Amino acid sequence: MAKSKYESIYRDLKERIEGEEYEYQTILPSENTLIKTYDCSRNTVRRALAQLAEIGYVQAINGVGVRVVYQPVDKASFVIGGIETFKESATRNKLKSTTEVVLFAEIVADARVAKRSGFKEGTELYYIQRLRKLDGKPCILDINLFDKSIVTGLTKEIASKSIYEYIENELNMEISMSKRKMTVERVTQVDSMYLSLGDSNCLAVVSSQTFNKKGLLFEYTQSRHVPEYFCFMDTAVRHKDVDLFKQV
Amino acid sequence: MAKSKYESIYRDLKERIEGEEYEYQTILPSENTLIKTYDCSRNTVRRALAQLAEIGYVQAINGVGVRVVYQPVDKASFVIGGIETFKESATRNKLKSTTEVVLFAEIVADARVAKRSGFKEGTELYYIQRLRKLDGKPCILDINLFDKSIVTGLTKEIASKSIYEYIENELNMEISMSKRKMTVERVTQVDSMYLSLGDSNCLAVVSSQTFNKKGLLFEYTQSRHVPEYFCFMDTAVRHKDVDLFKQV
DNA sequence: GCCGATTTGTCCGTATGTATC
DNA sequence: CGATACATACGGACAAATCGG
Repeated sequence: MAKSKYESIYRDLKERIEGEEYEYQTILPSENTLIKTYDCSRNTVRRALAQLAEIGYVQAINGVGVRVVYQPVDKASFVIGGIETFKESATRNKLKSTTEVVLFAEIVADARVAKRSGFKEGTELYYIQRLRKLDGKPCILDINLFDKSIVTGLTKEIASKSIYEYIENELNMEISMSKRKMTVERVTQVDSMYLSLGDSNCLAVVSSQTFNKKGLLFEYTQSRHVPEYFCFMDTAVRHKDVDLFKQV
Repeated sequence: MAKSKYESIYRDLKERIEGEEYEYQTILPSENTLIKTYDCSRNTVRRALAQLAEIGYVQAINGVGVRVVYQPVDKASFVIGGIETFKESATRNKLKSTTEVVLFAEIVADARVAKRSGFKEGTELYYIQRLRKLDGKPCILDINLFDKSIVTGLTKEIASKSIYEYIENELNMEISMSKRKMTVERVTQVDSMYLSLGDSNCLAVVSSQTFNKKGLLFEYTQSRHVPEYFCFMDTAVRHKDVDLFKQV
């Protein structure tokens, strides 16, 4: 499963931390110990540890050791990860999820679309709107744009199942990076037509651009979430961007 | 300024990318070239490149090179970075920002607070509520909890200026990691008392835990944002968590 | 289709610096 | 002061992917 050594060490440590074999606030075995345990070089261990630090599981303290800062969900009501995808939250809440394609079209990017999505003007695109339901309740309205020349042969049929499965398994394209923007916006007429909003007049909007392994933009998506089903987690580390912590 | 070699290389490349000396979708000079340019080892260059990849500036392609994926703000209306802090958005929009302390108290964490914040039950805390205004318009309600035994000697006076400046410059404590959770919640009575919400009945809520360099939790904060002034940016990379991309 | 050059990916060993106790 | 632990940096080796001839 694990392609690389550092990845298997990463996975092993991650599991042990999640299983609380290494508990919150305790110090992991030293790098030198881990080197012997996994029979590898210092760099390899450090790389695994660096990745654990990135996802907010551990924190290295100079001259002391590597401290576990992962907290199990129930204890502090904090979960680690990115956006909870539709499927994830569905399985976590043991709900049945369905997808309904409400619009499937082909368009050409004009200036307005280009500016918004990042595609070049004139690019041929698939334009798809999908409604995501949990236990029959419409929770997310997804608006997708796919580059027709990269994501070829898309159909309404595929869109109703899983576009990403199609991209990865059928087209054999690897996904590598995604830029996201989160805002809170007022509901539009289209929103209230499809989503069960109760009396909330706002929703959480996630706009994202996704790049493939060749660094080419192939997707722009706007997901409009009903507030009560939206939750986003993140861990920020100092070096990423110093200004992050410069709250007044 | 830059403590380490890889950091200065990182900063240099970052500036050049931002200045579009290296343009969107072009390939950076190869690692071997950069090694000669910066007179350093391959690992050092690679480390700088890895950090640029983390913030969504570049993307390495095996057998090809390192492609620039940074897009200047005006071109695609995407900004890179973390949460725009109060001060940042203020300066960016050329608005005058002020902070008003509406509550300053000392409490002891009971079971409810402990579960919510991650502090141990019985921990002595500062409990602060602050209102952030832009050009006189109240935009954010901040609710802070600080561990009294770590962040010592806090006063209302300090809270009205900058608590982080106090922590870093006076207490000489270094901040290193922060876990955040974003949700959209219905406005409460307290919210509508302080914030100018218009007719929106929801707001963006960012809950965060912050750890110092010793891996100790010293702050829990809930920031309640008026929708129109809230925007969060993020870039996700494949290895971080595979499930991120498994959208159905 | 193959080969070789280029480029990134993984891994190792070692040396030196810095912080903690 | 010395032992321990993480941080930075160097140099080398081989693998995997890509591209052009």
